[in-house]
Formats: sequence, structure tokens, C-alpha cells
Amino acid sequence: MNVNRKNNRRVTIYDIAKELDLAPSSVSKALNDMPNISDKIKLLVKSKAKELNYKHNLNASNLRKGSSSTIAVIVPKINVAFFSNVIAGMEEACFEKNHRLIICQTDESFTKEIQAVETLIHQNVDCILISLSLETKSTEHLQEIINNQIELIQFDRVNDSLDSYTIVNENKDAAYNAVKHLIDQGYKKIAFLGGPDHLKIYMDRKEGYLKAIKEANITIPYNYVVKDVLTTESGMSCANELLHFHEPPDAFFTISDYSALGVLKAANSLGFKVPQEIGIVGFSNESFTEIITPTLSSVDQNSRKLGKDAANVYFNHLLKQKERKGSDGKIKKHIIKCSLIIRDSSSRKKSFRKIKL
Amino acid sequence: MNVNRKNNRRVTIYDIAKELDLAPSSVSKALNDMPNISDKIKLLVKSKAKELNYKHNLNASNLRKGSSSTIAVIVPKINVAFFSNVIAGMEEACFEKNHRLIICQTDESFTKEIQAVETLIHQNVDCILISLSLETKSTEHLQEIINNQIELIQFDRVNDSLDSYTIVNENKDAAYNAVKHLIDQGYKKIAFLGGPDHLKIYMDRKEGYLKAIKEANITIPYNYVVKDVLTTESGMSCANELLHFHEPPDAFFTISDYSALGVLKAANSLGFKVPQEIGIVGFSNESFTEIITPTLSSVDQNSRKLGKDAANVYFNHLLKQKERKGSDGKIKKHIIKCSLIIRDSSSRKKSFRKIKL
DNA sequence: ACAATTTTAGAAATCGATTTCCAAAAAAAT
DNA sequence: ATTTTTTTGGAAATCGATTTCTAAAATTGT
Repeated sequence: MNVNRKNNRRVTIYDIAKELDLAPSSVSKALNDMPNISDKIKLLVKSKAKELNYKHNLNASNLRKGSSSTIAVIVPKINVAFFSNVIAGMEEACFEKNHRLIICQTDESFTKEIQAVETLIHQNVDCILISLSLETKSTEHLQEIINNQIELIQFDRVNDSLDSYTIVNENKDAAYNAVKHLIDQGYKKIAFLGGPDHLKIYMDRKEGYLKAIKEANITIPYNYVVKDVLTTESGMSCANELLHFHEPPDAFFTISDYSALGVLKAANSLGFKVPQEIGIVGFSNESFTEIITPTLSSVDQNSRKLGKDAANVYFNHLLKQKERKGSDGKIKKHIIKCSLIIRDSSSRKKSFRKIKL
Repeated sequence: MNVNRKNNRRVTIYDIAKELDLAPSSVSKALNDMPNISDKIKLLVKSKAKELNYKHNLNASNLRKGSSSTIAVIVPKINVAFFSNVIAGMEEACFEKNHRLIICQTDESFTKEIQAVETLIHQNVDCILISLSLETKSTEHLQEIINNQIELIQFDRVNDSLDSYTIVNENKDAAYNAVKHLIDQGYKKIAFLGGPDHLKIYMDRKEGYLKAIKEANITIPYNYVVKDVLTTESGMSCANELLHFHEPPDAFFTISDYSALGVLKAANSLGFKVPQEIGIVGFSNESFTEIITPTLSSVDQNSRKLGKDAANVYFNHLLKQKERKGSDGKIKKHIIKCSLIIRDSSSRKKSFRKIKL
């Protein structure tokens, strides 16, 4: 019936040892290619292992070795393109390093985030990668991760007050370049639809926007700079309001493609032509941006690379550091470049189409 | 420095036992609320555990108990809306049941699928949920899962030759209803862009299409039924070809929204008006379908519910069965209903807009 | 007050792999 | 041929929690 077990148990190194009349320790050494075992026995053991369909028990191994070969990621929503791409990149890195990846989602809830952290600490994961929920303003739960000697790596939505590794996009530069591009295209009254103030990435994008505006010597009405606009709905209502203003904007830079889509809808419904009368640049390069009409200019965050690099911060820096027991001397902050993808929604002058920065 | 450890080790039940002058076994029982320990000691142990910041070691526990409270999911691509929604649903179920979810992606590669299965067996996961890669045609690796007494649940892209739990959409009915809708809208020459023949879900959709065609007494040219059209590119070139045919179709039903998008692009570039001259219905209700112009009619697969239900098959049926050691008497095949979302791309007669089926 | 029963806590074995330390065997050097 | 060195394999302890079995303590009943 079942060829894999003896007495319905998994095959262990003891079974192999018994069959070959060896000691379990020798079997372990042979399977792990350790130095002080002869090649003859290694071959013998390995072929017998295959014959008996032996499966290495990671729980036993991890218990003995004191690590779990498992890292975890906590994201607000798995099914948002940016995060699912990030996760795809992390999975790729884990696969290459033969580690397991556990995922948790917080649904933007602070309470769920705390629970996820608790569970993962019990789970003995070696490293937690996290992008904070919108509700998260305190960091005791993150400190708890560190206190339990689990490596903490924050990405994208990070809290800078904590001494942890962080991986974020070059948000300020990206925003600066996006706005500069709008200016180059002849737009002069550029509005900014931003995010919540407590998350650094959104503040950085705002700074980039302001820098470009300042550099171009443009004066912007106070109400052109709006915060907490993250969804299509809020983007639409916000654009609607601004476009009814006595001095309406002629361009929008938004920190999300969803809010950019809202702007586009509002512009359409009010009869403004995009890009002739209104220019729009979004953020994240969601997959819908090149499908809609007009296609939407956006900042690509290299999300898959960001995810892979984030996981590799653990593998390359922290893991090695742990082994060497060396002290902390590595770069703590990692930056991922963005690419501005210029499409129809901001191309008033028909010229080039795609610039890397 | 670090309040959580003694000698830089994690706090164990032995530490608690020593501090309270108890036996480790009693500590374990207290922490697990087992019956034969007094409430007084339970309280004592629990408060001491909190005081020392004790963290349960799951590797040790799992090794002893032989299970891991962890289930795994293998998908072709994490960053495809359908799969990321499925995973979101699974994560939700796992969170409710206090289980961990490990994810692996195969990138549609058979080799990576086999490796993922291997790793997960080693990892001692309790259950593997899998949606097969496009390359997967044999099932020995799935049999291996069963042989190792790990529960196997297939979803969406399933192989029926195996005796496992499966969760799929009502694909045949959904396709039937979609095509019937096209017929109701007055389309008569309906083409079908399908998937590979070895995956049942695609064959089911084809059957639903054929059933509707047959029922309406329509004759279809042989080349209207195409297989292996899964991407935007192939959808576009395929539609291009068919629309140049001496007797071109007036509608397309596709098994993917991406290929439907390709059809739309081809129709646009050839000057066909959608939906007046060409009707289109896609499959999966990807998020871009309601953003593009015209909006794309599609079959919604209830992906998040599918994921949650799939995980709950394990929790409700298998887990309980295991505990009772009862025999196998449960429903093996689960069906998730689809909803036809009627949008502009197939609405020639302006009537109703959304039907549930 | 004593016997019978039930509660409660502890000792020790166990899960399966790893690792340290040791001894036997083989190879090399004298 | 004998000593020294190097290789190689084994015995036993270990990782931390669980569980079975046993014995002591507490409760109940007579």
C-alpha cells in the first residue's frame, strides 16, 4: 500500500542506519556531505535513502540547529498589484536560498498587524519583512520582533523612528522627476494628491513634488496640495472639487494610480480633455495603466525587484552576519530606483516615450 | 540589554519550571490548559511565562506532535489577480483557524512545481493546496504528497485522474451562460478562444460554449474554436486572423480576460465597433475589465471565496476527520458558482446590466 | 478514623536530526 | 616492524515540547 513508511511512520535516518548497519550519526553526516565520512558510505546512504523514499524532517533539523529556515512577510493587502509583485520577488529569493516564505495580511488594520507579529514570533521565523498598515502609528510590536532576536526588515511603508533595515523606493526623486516631466510638457498649475502624513514614503513624494515646483519657480494655490487621497473614489471627488475651483489645475500628480484613475474619470465627466487640457501622472504602474484610454503615465516602483532585494537583505547581510557573529556595520537603508513611464495622459508634446531615471 | 533570554537563549519551559520549582511537564500542561493540572498552577505558570517573555517553540512542538499547524499553497503566479485573491481568501481562513500559510509559485514551470512539493513535504506541512502549472501533465508528485500522508486539495486547475479533494468553479455553466447571453444579444457567429486541452477547467468552458451553441441551433465554422489562447498577444493575433476570415465572427467568448483584451485591441485596430459589430465576453473579471473602454463583460469566479472555501475544506472536513479518525465519507468535489458580469463589450441591446447565476 | 476514589504533579521516554567527543582502523613516517 | 598521524565511523548528548505512566496528595465515602 504505502511504500514510504514502516508502520505508517515516516522513514527516518534510523531506518536507513538499521538497514545498512550503520550509526544514525553516520547517516546524517553522509546525507549532509560532511567531511569525515568516506565517499563509499555517502553513496551507499544516499542510494538507500532514495530507495526508502526518505524525507528529511525539517522540524527536527530546525530544532537542533535553532533556526527555522523560514521568513515571513506582512503586507496590508496581498491582492494589490504592488504587494503581490513584491511577494513574488520575495518568493523567488527564498526559493533560491531554499527558505520558506510565510505570508500574512493585515487588511490595513493595526490590530491584525499586532496579531500577525505575535503569531510569527511563536512560529520562530528567522526574519520578518513588513510594510505597515495605514492605521499603524506606534511601533512597540516591531520592537518586540527585535527583542526576540528576529531580524526586522521594513519595506515601502516604513517607520523611520525604529532602528531596522529598510527598503524603500527613491520616492522623492521619483516624484521630482514626474513633476518635472509635467512641467516640461508645459503644464503649469500642477496639483498634488498625496497620502497620510505619518508615512514617510508619502511625505517624500510630497517633498519631491515641492522641490520640482520650487525649482521651476511656480506658485501653487494652497488647496492644490491635498492629503489622504488613496482610492479611485477619493481621487475622483477631489479632482472634481479642484476642477470646479475658480483657478483649476491643468495637471495632477498623484501618489497612487487608483487616485489618478479617479482624476481621469472626473476630467472625463467634466469634459476636460486628457492630456490636452489636463495632464496626469500616477504612481505604482499598476497593470491597468497601460490598458485604459488614454494610457496613464506612472512611476514604476520595480516592485518585484524591491521584494527580491528586501529578502536578499536578510540573506546577504543579516544571515552572513549572524554566522560570522560579526557586529553591525552594514548599510541599513536600501533604495530602489523608480522608472517614470511616460504614456498618453501626460504627453502633450509628442516626443519621447520612456525615460529611465 | 535583552530581557527575553537567559544566556542569549530563548526562554523555554525548563526556565519557567526552574523558576517556579516545577517539572517541565507540568509547565507544558499548564500552558496548554490540559485537564489534570490545578487552576492555581495554570495561573502561576502563565503569569511567569508572560513575565519571562516566553515564546512557544513550534519546531519542538511540531516535532513531538508530528504536525505543523501550517498549510501551503502552490500557485502558478502569485501576482495574477485571480491567484492573489485566492491566496487572500486562504490567508483569511488560516488566520481564523490560527494556522500559518506558506506560499510557493511555480511560474508555470513543472520543474519548479516538483521542487516546491518536495520542499513542502520536508517542511511537514499538514496540507497542500495546489493549482497546477500549465506544463503539468503527470501527477506522480501529487501522489507523493498523498503517500506522505499530507492532505492534498486541488483548486481551479485540477487533475481529475487523482483521488483528491477539488474545488473548481462551475465552469461549464458559467461558459454556457456567457455564450447564451451573447446569443440573447443577437450575436450569431460566436468564436471561442480556449486553453490547453489537458486542463479540465478549460475543457469544461469549451463544453459550456458548445452546449449553448448547440441549443441555439447555430452552426459554427471549424476554425471558430481555437485552443491555447491565454495571453493578450495571442488573443490579438488570433482575433486578427479570424476577423480577416471570409466569414468573420461577430462575437468572441474567451477563457481569459487577457485574451479578451487582445480581441478588443484587434477589433479596434481593424475598425470594428465593440459592441455594435463585435461582442466580447472574457473570463475571470480581472480588475482592469471595468476600467477599460468599453468596459469588458466577464465571468467573475468569486476568487476570494474560492480560496477561503478551499482552505476550509481542510479545516472543516479533513482536520475533523483526522481527529475522529473517521473514514472518508465526505464530498470530494466542491463547486464555486460564478457570476456573469455584463458590461459594455457585449451589450448591444441596452437592457439590464448585471445578472447573477 | 480509615479505606476507596479521584486529582494533581513529576519522572522519564519520545519526536528525528545534529554534533561533539572518542576509539578503532588505515595510512604515513620513522 | 613500530610509532605517529590521519581517516573514518560510532556512542551519546542535545535541541524544546509533549505525553504516558506512576506516585503522591487530596477528596470522598463509610
